[in-house]
Amino acid sequence: MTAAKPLRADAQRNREALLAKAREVFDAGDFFDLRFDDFARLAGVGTGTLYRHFPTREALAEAVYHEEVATLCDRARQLQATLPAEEALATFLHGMVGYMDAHQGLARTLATLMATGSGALAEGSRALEQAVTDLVAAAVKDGAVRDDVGAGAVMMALHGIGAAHDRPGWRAEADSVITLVLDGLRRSHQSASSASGSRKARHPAADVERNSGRAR
Amino acid sequence: MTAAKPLRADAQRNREALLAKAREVFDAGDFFDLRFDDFARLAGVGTGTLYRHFPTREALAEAVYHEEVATLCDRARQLQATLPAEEALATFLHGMVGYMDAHQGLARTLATLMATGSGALAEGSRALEQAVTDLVAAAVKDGAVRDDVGAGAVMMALHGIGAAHDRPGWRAEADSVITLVLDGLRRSHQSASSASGSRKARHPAADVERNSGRAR
DNA sequence: GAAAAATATGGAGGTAGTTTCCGTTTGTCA
DNA sequence: TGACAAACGGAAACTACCTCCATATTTTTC
Repeated sequence: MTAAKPLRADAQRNREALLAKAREVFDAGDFFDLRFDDFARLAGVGTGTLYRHFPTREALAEAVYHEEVATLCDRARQLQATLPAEEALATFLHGMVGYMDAHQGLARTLATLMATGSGALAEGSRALEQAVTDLVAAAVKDGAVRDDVGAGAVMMALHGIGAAHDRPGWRAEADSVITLVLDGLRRSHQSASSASGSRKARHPAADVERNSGRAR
Repeated sequence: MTAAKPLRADAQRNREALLAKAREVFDAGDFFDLRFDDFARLAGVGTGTLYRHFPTREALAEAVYHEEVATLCDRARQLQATLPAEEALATFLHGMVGYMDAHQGLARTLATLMATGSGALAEGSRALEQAVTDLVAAAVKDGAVRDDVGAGAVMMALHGIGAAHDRPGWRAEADSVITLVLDGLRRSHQSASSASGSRKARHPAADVERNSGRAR
């Protein structure tokens, strides 16, 4: 699945140069403020070369994203092998917040890309989600965590945290979200979540009708 | 603050036409797939007219967004006046999910706009956040909800839900997130959240270092 | 109710970012 | 070392965005 074509020496070199510059800009958060052409200029290659290696902005982003995700997944596996399931999950999630905090530009860029719906990050995201799924599954198996809430919900929360990077008290709020998720996740009181059935929305008036009196 | 200038009759008409078409496209989720010029064409006005009324894409979006937010805020106030605080909060949050479910294109569009960092939706977002803040504050005052987690965390979770609109099991997962947040929010077991201090990240290795062995 | 003044219109054309295309250069293999 | 393939780079075509102003419409004035 990895690199099927030998790729010529200079091509390899140019590709690296492009990636290096991209990562730099990516991390600085300037990814979208820059003309796509200029990546070429900055990396010291021609426009054509840039386009041959990375047909679109997203393709370039994807390549950078890949490495980051790999790092995070490794960490997840490592935690899972080292700590009790529940603790591993907690540590990983808080670690994610720390990671985003340390790489805000990157978080910003990724959030934008996701929202743009490019779909280029799909593979990487899937890998990350798998890691979270494993962590949650282990915790469920331990009986430390409820079994009626999938990892998808956790992913959504993480997504929200990443997307809101520019809020004033970001770090504190982000940690709060994780706290809420973890506390909510801990199997303890089935009774408390009385009305909040998780499957069907059987809440009174769960639907808000759009009612502004506009001529159509 | 509202409309200081009388605005000529035909201008008013064109403005409405533009808004109507925009809302339509907005809701269908095609907002970004369309050349900005074409809004004019579609609404039956000239390019210049479009630009005079709405200098940017974001300005147009903002105008549409405004109404939607107003609807939601009204609903929040109404719930708060009708139900016990905790229930009002729960109902509102589940209602938000229902709303997004019923207006997916809109949710998608908004998520994209937020991520793009346009800032045009700032005012509307602030209004919505205020509504949530009020709901949470009331619940805290009732003693039904912990006081060490601000409304900002809830906003982040909502943000995540909106941003992830395109996931396969969206509705179920979205409801799960709300469930987690609500359960996590309910004041009950201070002991359970042992290691998850919400302010300072004093988690072991909360920072993940970027380590891939790449030449730089 | 007609002329003057103010306001708004629409689309042709300028501007800028993106992408393709192809003659030239560089690397690889025998 | 020669021949072939792979890759380069930047000029030029394309596309979307936005401005500008001669013309048209509405409102005000007398």
